[in-house]
Amino acid sequence: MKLSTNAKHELEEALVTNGLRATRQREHVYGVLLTQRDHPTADEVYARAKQAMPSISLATVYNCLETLVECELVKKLNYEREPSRFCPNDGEHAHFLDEATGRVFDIDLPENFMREITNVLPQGFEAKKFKLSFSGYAPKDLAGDHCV
Amino acid sequence: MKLSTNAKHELEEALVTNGLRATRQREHVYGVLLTQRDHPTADEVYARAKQAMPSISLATVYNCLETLVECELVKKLNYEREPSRFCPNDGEHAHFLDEATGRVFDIDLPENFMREITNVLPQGFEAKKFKLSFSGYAPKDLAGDHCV
DNA sequence: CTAGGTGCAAAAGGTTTGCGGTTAA
DNA sequence: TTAACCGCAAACCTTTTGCACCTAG
Repeated sequence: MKLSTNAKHELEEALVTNGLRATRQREHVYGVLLTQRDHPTADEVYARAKQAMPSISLATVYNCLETLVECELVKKLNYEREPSRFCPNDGEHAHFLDEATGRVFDIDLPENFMREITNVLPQGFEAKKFKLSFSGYAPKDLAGDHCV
Repeated sequence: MKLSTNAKHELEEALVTNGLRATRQREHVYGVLLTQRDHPTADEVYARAKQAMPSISLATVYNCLETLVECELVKKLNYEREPSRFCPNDGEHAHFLDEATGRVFDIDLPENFMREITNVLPQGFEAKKFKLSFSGYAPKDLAGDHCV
């Protein structure tokens, strides 16, 4: 869960930029997300965070996650109304939900994908964000670490 | 809220196909969705449904909506964890959330869009469905009935 | 007749919040 | 020093469920 010096600086900078403080809990929660990139739910983050910081509370985990999302260091994924899942923000990508296992995979998108995809919008619509997700069946023999 | 004979037959057929019964409530809820295509939440559907059928309950509205979704006559939209919204299923389309007004617009997609978009998937991923949504600013002078 | 549907109220489940005590700057 | 943050428990809000009654086939 230990943050690399790089990641730590990135976090501190992002927090300061947003007028927020660097705290042990925020750093630790961010570390949890960077360590195992399998789109954990808040509950799962809580369970992992408690291992090295037993006193952290679920509410604090929720608060930290929300803070990280606001700083755009973390993305919050929603599939239907299932519990939200969180992943470090590595730029633009789509998601693929494997209906067989429930795992979520990141799908890299080509350069300029946003510019191209917004071509489907009628004139006058100004998109700031888009979300693209798929569901179906993923290859069965995919290694766990593809589940980024 | 009165269903056209066409829509009524479509509904009955879809229900029978799924081994379900045609009931006044299901018919009425479907009528509500067809009458005003502005992506209402379950609560809003409930409020509209009660006007002509005061005895209907919120639980029944939820049940009917779920049934209609199962029959693929209706689509359920989720934006973040806000209340789900419902619209008649007019085939493949994306959605655009206007951040200024909260309204949701349907975006028509070109022929074969699904085939093209699934090209971004690595080999071995078999997509059954996709979801595409945008958020940003819609044209301000858009008529209400574009809010399909 | 009877399996399935409805209505009510209560529960579930993820997330947020109020508050008293703590901590980073 | 003090505004921001944490931990706890209770509240919130959408959605689901158990159960008794009803109704379509």
